[in-house]
Amino acid sequence: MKKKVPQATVHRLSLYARYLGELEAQGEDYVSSERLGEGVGTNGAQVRKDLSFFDRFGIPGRGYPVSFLRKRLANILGVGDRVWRVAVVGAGRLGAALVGYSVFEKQSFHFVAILDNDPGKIGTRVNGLEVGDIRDLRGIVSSQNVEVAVITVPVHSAQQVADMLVEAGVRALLNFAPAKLDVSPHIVLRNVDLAVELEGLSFHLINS
Amino acid sequence: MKKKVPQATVHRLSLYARYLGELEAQGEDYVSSERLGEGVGTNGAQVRKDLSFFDRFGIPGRGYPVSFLRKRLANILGVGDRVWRVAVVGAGRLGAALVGYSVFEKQSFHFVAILDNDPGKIGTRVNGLEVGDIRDLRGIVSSQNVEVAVITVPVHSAQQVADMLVEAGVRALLNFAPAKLDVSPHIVLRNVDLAVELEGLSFHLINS
DNA sequence: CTATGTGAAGGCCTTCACAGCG
DNA sequence: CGCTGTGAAGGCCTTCACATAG
Repeated sequence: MKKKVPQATVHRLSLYARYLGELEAQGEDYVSSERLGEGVGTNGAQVRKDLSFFDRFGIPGRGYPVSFLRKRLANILGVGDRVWRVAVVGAGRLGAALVGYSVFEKQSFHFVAILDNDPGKIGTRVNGLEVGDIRDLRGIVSSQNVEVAVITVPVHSAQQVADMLVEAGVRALLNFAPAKLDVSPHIVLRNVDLAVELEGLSFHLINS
Repeated sequence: MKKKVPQATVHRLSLYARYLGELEAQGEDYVSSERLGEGVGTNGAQVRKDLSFFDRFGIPGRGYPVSFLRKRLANILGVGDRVWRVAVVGAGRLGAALVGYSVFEKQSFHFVAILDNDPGKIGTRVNGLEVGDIRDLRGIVSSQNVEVAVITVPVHSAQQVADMLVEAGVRALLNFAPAKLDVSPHIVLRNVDLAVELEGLSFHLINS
């Protein structure tokens, strides 16, 4: 319960929460920092340091109460009780895949809209959601209380879409377009860049 | 041209290469480290340090020759001349989306196979590729010279699929399943975990 | 006696600052 | 004189090691 939480710690928190869910399903009551670290690819010291940013969750000599810790981490991550309302912009293959991706709905992310600018797609259904017209973005964001948006449009329109979303009041963006988006610093922006990931693989294949 | 290249540097190298491509298309001949950094969201000092791991590419007083540097970075990343043959395992929505994702083919990643275990999918076509039977994985990997695989199967079969791929001779894995895969240390493994990304957004939304 | 919580140490990556090249 | 290349400094994150709690 101290200072600034490292980005890497936040990332691991998600992994801890997921692994704790598995342990919980297996009926485990307590888990040591060492085993929890093992389960997500790190070590006990790292686990203890990560958790120490928030609270004292453990019992010396025993370990961490699995179910309790999982719930606390879910709350810290903002996926405990509340649900985030998410819009997807770009109803191409990737956008459609994400809307149907069960991992998201199991967590507390609820897709409330999918938008596109292609008249051939508008009005069709994707996983039960009707594709809306991107020109209605502003109205949809406010009427549906969208707080998070996923951008899966082509790179040349990504910045424009980001601007529209921010203007409409969306506070967090998950961007799949291979573009550097410029947004106001109080907007939470995260990029998933598949080409960069593959090039990372490629680099390590060559240099080994 | 010194010591171990940081992971973060490899990541930025991809971004530099992409931005240089844009500059090249605009007909720019030279670019300063400062501008190149600006273009990918970092600064000139970082750019110079990153590049210094490999060679002296720049001309003091002038900057970096755009086209030359782009080509050299592409080669360093392993996407310059050669083509990587990629198989996708899991022909669900996400797998299908990735096979059709133009960003990959534009880079030097060529999808040569998509596999699934669902009889209802085997034999159908996804973006021109016929879905193969996962039981033929070993044969397909060797006959098609697959070096890189993308895993888009459900979490409960991800480890098994990874084992099969490694056993068959694949050297690099891009894993989209929310699972910690155990693979031999000489296999290049990279995880894209969409739930973790969303939880990262969620955390920062709550804590700000 | 076991396993947590945490200052301190260590290591890695980024930023600084400037010598030196063109 | 401008901008690169790079040692040195700084800052952030991980690992260590042990006092402490149960």
